[in-house]
Amino acid sequence: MGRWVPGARGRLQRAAFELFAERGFEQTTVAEIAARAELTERTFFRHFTDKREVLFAGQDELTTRIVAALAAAPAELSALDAAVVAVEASAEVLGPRPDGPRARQTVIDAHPELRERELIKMEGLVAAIAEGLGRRGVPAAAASLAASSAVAVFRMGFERWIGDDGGRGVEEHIREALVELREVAGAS
Amino acid sequence: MGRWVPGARGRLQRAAFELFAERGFEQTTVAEIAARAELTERTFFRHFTDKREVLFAGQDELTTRIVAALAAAPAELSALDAAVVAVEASAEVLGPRPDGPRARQTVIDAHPELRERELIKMEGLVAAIAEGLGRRGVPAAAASLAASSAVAVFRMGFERWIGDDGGRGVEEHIREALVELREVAGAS
DNA sequence: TCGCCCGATGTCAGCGACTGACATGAGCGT
DNA sequence: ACGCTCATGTCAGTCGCTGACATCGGGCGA
Repeated sequence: MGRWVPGARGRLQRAAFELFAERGFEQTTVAEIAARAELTERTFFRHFTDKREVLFAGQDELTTRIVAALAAAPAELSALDAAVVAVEASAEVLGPRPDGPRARQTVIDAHPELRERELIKMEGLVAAIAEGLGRRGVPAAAASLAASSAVAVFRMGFERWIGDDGGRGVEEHIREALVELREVAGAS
Repeated sequence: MGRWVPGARGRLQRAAFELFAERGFEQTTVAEIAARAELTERTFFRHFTDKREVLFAGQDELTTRIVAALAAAPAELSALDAAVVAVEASAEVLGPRPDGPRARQTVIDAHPELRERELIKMEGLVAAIAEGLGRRGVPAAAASLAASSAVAVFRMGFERWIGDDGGRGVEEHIREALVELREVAGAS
């Protein structure tokens, strides 16, 4: 399957990541990324629809994993519990150390255009979870709200995780956030 | 204050809206919008940072209104209740009839780039509400989660409102969504 | 009343993201 | 050995967006 030098996509990702870290997202040109990867600008756009998309290549894997975990979750769990358990499975994709994710997030947070892309990916995740809950028999509205809540909880947990040097896992942070959500949404 | 023909900004908005409806967002060029408004492309970009931004001009007013309503909400309300009451104030900006908002939403939903912009506006709203809750003495984490939940509820209410011919107000739909959220997030 | 200044608009040139069309060349099967 | 396929290269062009400078009409002080 590989002609020429294989791994073009990976080289582009690595080159992009390096350059974004070195001189920032806007100051990096797609042509420069391609050059460092010893490829052409045109080839970059054959692998990534967007200049931004190169930073979100792993997102699909995250979603896939979470949806799989949701399908595997015990049937007795409530919609929200199942969704949060699923979201905890992100730990397998994110790994034990927050260093990589933190560096990536630093780049993203510095650029509104990248935050936009991140948000739409998150909404894709919400939709996927809601769909998965639907397959568990949860009504659409409840599924949607549970998915939104689970992702909000995930985001808070993730944020604390990358800001945490204590070496605790994402899952712990996520579970903590869930407790807080329940307090907030508890009886009026 | 007005030299030349006044109301440039408004003319640009109207022209953009018309053209987007006529031939779609991508098929419309900024130069064309400016031409229909009898202005220059350059002038368009002096009024709107973005080609997309022209569709979101009203968003700031919405956020302002909601934040004001939050500040005015009774102090006894829980964080979530206060946030949802605030979000119900969107009715004043949205108006009684969903026709306009529906048309606008149709354009947005058809274009991923516009959905991205919408999402980041929504996150701006979440942040503003969380900040407002902070001023009410709500701890940061709870404020953030309550704001996320309130906006999720708002979105669901809004969605049902524009899909509803029964003439019920946004507020009703929002309140219904809140009830569902409480059921979902209730005891595990 | 005259003339100066300001602020909104116009003009121009240019960069960089992205796309379509076509060319090329290395491996693979036959 | 031949030709097909498919990743990549090449080229030209469109459009979003920006900086620098010009213009011009109205308000305002002298």
